[in-house]
Formats: sequence, structure tokens, C-alpha cells
Amino acid sequence: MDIKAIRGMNDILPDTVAKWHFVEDTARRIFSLYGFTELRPPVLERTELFLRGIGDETDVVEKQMYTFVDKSGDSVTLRPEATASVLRSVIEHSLLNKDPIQKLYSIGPMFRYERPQKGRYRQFHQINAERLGEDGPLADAETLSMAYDLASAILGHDVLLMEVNSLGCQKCRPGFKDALTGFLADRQDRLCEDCRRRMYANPLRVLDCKVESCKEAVEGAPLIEENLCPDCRDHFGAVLTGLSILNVRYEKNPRLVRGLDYYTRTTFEITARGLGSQNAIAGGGRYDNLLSILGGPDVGGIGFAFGMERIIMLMNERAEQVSGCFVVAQPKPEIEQEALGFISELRSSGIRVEAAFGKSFKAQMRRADKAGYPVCAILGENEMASATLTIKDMEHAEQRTVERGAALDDIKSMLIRKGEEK
RNA sequence: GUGAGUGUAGCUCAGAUGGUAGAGCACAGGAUUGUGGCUCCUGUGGCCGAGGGUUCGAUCCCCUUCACUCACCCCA
Repeated sequence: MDIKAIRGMNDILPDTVAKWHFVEDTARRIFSLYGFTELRPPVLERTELFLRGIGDETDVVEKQMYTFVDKSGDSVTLRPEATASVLRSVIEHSLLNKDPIQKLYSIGPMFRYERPQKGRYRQFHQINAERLGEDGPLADAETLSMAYDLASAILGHDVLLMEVNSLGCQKCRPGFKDALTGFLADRQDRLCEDCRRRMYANPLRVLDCKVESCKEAVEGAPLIEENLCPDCRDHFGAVLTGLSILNVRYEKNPRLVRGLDYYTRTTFEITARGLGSQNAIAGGGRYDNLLSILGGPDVGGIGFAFGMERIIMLMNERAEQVSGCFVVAQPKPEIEQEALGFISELRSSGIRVEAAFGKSFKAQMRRADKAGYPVCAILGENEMASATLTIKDMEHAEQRTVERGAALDDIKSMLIRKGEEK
């Protein structure tokens, strides 16, 4: 086989798909508790959308997008994140005119052209939530709480850390940026090469640098929290109060920065232990200008993205519980045909049924065992002759032979009993 | 884009100073001609990542290349 999957694009094989289902089901359940509904945008959008939405100087846009020209000559891009697409859809369909508050989630693949490593792939999957039309800080608190509920429902609280920060708004951030740049300029000889470059493009990033000399140089740098305007300061304080009321365990991290340009005020990240260096399983924040940047109404929003691969790596194995009946038939044409009829009968009444035609008796039993079927129905020459079926309880290795007409009900009640035991 | 590591059976990995390979698991069959799991026996399965060079001979040495992994950058 010389054709392989494209680098960074992984097959999700049957033995892990139960985890994916669990994560998706949990998200749908929890999000609906918060009144969210699903919106499914396409994976391909006009490139322009992301240039405007994400910011054309961000790494994502500058070097990570799958962009190409389609047959009509338009530049199109596989979405690197969902927010821009969801907002485009909200604007295009005037959803905010129908209801000024929109609470939406979406689940699906994203694409970024990066070097793959643990927890980072070129096609990856996100669960995305957007809450539009509420400016109040408690909307932020609820949204963060929803993200935290999802993460802890899957992993428990122990491995999680929720970090929160405020990035200020259009009024107070520029002043802070200048102050920070000035501070950094005074000690740029102690900064690493990357940071000297970042200092002007995105000075907030320098605060987050892992290089030891940078960490030292940055000590005593102005903190955003001390430079927030009164409105932003009040907002941030109320968000934190809300989180406490909601019993969300969080830590303030004044160095927390986001890589996308559109964030304002509240930002947050949930990290988990055990993931290596890509340890953020969810991240997001408020974006009060993004709707209008994309040509929509001047309405604020807050949202987050949740990395499915990352959380799935941390989950324990989940075995699918098989409930159903495996039909074992002696490998002779007339017996197998009789079995096929019975199989169809079982299936019509909603029971999961499998058989393995043409395999030896022993091989059929082995398959039934390995697939985890709790019950087998056995049809051989004796049963054929006496119009009976042998029903075997696989867990207790007990079996009995019953009239053909009673077999269906017998299997049904046995499965119900076993279902209740678990 | 940068750096490091690794490529041998479906999976996890051994292997020899150069003489074309082995284990465990998995799979198939048998011991038990109509009964799974446990045990025992047997078997299938490998262009030793690809191309080139050195050599009588390369899976092993040299060069190139590709892939994967981890890390940096950045992010979910």
C-alpha cells in the first residue's frame, strides 16, 4: 500500500470512536443545559473571511492556512477555526434580527498547516461555542463555566486548570501596549531573538515567553490588570465574582495571551496535565468588535474552542457495551438459511444481531465471545430436527433449549435482565 | 520554517564486528468431528522505509531521500 493519509491528517479508527461519541454526546447534553443550539457552517470559506476575522498578522493567517484557488478563480480556505464562519452565518442569515441573543455551538474539523506533534494535527476537531448579544459579565462567567463543565465531565476536576485574564478593550489596551513596549525596549538586550521581534508586533506575547532570560527581564513589567480602564476593570471583577458563584475553580493569569487578534476583555484557557507541551484543551474569550469587523451589527460576543483530540488523549479507554444476540449456525446451507430467517426476526424487534456465515462452529463461538455478545442463539441439526433453538448465556456459560416460537421472547427477556444488571 | 530522535511481521519490540531475520501479542487451524474465555501444540505472515554507493556478498557501513515522533514557533 503506497497511498497513505496526508501528513497530520489522522484516521479515527473503530477502536477509539467510542471516545469521540462520548465527548460529542457530553457536549450536546451540557450545552443544551445552557440553552445552546447547533449551527453547522461549511468547512470551506472565502479566504477574505479569515483575513478580516482572525487578523492578517496572526500566525494562523500568515502561515497556517490551507488556501487555494478554486476553479472559478476565487481564493478559498479550509477553516482554521470556527468562530469566523459561525459569525458569517449569523450575519448572512440575520439571525440576530430574529433573536437578539444567539447561543450556538458547532462541532467539526479544522485545518491548519503546521508541523504535527503531540496534540497538534493538520486536521483536528473542535467543539465550538459562541454566545452573542449579551455584554454583561455574567454571560462571560456562564460561558467559562460551560467550558469548564464540559472538560470536567470528561476528565474530572483534578487534572484541569482554568486560567483567566482580561485583555482590556479598544480604549485601554493601546495605552497598555505602549507602556509595555516602552518597558521592553529599555531591556531589549536581555530578550531572546524572537521576543525582540515580538516586542513591536505583539508585546503581550513576550510576557508569555518560556526563555529563562526573558522571564527575568520581564519581571516587574506593567500588568494589564493595573492598566484596565474603569469599565473593563468592573467587568473583569464581575466575571470573577460570577465564576465564584458558579463554583468554577480558576486562577488569574495576568500573562495569559491569545493568538487571535479579535479578543477583548475576558480571555481564558483550560489546560490539563499529561498532554506534553500542547496542554491547552480549551481556550477562548470575549470579542466585542468582531461582528462589526465582519460587517454585522455592533454586537458583542464571547466564545471558546475545545480541542477534541487533546481531551480524547487523556480519556480512559471506553469499551462499547454490546447488547444483543450472536446467532451460531452449523455451516450447512439449509441450516444457515433457517438461521437467516431467525436473525431477521430478532432484528425486526430491535435486537442487535450478528452471525458469521461459512465459519466453523468453533470460530463462530469465538467471534461471539470476542465481540462481547452476552447471548448466543445456537441452531444445529438437533434444533433443526426438533424445531427448537438453544439459547446460551455467555457470561454464565449456561444454556437451554426452547421451542422455536418461544425463542424470541426468551432472548428479549434475557437481554433486558442483563441490561438491568449493569 | 528550525532542531533532535526513530524507521525490522497487523501491533510492541529484539537482533549480528557485513553471510538475506526472531520473540510476545494478534490472526488461522488443531487438542475437544455441535460450544467461547484458560492451557498446550501447529501454522500464515517480512522487497529489515525507499534509492544509490562500497563489497564476492548490505537489513547492518557510507551518501541521498521519504515517512513518523517529540520539541521550538504558534495554537485547541
